[in-house]
Amino acid sequence: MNSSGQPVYQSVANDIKKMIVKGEINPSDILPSENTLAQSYNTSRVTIRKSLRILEQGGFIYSWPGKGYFVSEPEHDVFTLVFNEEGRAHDIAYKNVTVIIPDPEVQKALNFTAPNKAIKICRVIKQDKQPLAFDVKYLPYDKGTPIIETELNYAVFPEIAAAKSAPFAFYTKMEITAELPDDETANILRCEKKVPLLVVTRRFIDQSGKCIGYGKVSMLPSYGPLKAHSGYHHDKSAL
Amino acid sequence: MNSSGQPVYQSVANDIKKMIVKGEINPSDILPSENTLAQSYNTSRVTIRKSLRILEQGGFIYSWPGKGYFVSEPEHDVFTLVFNEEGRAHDIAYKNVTVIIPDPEVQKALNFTAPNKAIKICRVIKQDKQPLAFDVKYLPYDKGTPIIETELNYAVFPEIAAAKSAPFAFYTKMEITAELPDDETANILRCEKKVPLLVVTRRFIDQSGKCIGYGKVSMLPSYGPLKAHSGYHHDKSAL
DNA sequence: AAGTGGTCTAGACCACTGA
DNA sequence: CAGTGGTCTAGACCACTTG
Repeated sequence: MNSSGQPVYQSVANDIKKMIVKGEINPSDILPSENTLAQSYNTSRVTIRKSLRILEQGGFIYSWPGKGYFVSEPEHDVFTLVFNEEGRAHDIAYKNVTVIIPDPEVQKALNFTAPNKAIKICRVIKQDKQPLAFDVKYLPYDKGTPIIETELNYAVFPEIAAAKSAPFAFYTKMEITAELPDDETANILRCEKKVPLLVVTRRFIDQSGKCIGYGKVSMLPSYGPLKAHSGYHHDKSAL
Repeated sequence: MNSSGQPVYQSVANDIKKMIVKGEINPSDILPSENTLAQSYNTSRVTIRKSLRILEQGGFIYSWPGKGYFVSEPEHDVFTLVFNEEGRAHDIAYKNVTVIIPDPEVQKALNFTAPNKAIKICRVIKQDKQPLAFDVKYLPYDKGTPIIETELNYAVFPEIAAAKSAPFAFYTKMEITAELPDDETANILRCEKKVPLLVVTRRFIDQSGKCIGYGKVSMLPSYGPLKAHSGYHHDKSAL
């Protein structure tokens, strides 16, 4: 710890970050060596390395063994987006849960080689009794791992999928499109067929590459936009 | 280094990660202590800490000082999305670059307190001579920092914004919506007014909180979906 | 050969949690 | 009070880059 109550490695990292954010050092500029910094800040090389590691993780610098540390080019095109159905704490009403043989598009998504049964879960997301979004999910129907309907009342997709394997054992691919509603969707969302919907399609994928879940959320304009952010949102305190 | 050619801290991290991904240890389970792990793996505490730091950064575990390390709940609702205009290397044609007083919506986005001039940059993204997307950008017009039109021919938004401040000194907020085209957009994209467009709005925001750029990309269905991914996409080799 | 970052060790002291 | 993680030090050896 130093006088300001924060660890030495943190204040060193903030120091250097400040210079980068203010533009005092710029992409492709080289930083002083670890040993030089250790002397300047009157600390050990290990502590300086910890500071530099923080800046590296943050995307501000990179190291080139044998040469030194350099300021990175900023990445302004990588965004972080948070998406889940409960995000806005709406009322969620189940439409129905059925076991069906899905249409070819869904069969393909679920990697069915032959026509097979799937669990189809339909939900309507509402606010003030107005429908906001329509949510359909499909899971392969395995007799081995039964899913009880009452479980579904509060379960969301990741949790359902997790019940079928370890919770860290899958990842999700998302696609976002703009679409017009089909008859069923227009009917459920009580909207006209010319209303543009924001559609999020998700595939839950196993470590072995198998698709263990497929879902589609169709959102009315009243649902609001999907929000994402990118880049370097620093604490003002640190600057 | 150990026999497998990878650093000790890395193979320890992989070992533990394997157990988490396979579900052998599960969320809220406690890990052995640093000292115990150091003895088990016949290495130092510093090396074990490095392994655990990797798993912590990856979202697999968290530490609770005084108690120990625990397996995290997986986050399956945080997505990473890459978006830039050049993403698919289409032809990009400039429509025009003008200095205008923008309409109120844009003025508000740019935090104009009084009507002020802005640079408006319109572009059409094409493929095989077919328009795919229409791109409008606004930048506050400062006499102090002139922007030469030829620069715009290959500049993208972040670079333009970076010219007005240090490259790391801003972040981006994005909103994704589905909209129907207005007359101008329908005309430029040569589409009917009932075609649903995927619209990405971006605000480039200064460290001081000021909006230094505002842009809107309207994409036809033929542009394809926006793609994002989430979660724990491990190297198969590590498992 | 001198300097760089990458890996690793064997200590030390601290604040905190829990029996 | 013993055990935990958090911080920090002063070394060591390695592979790599540069002159």
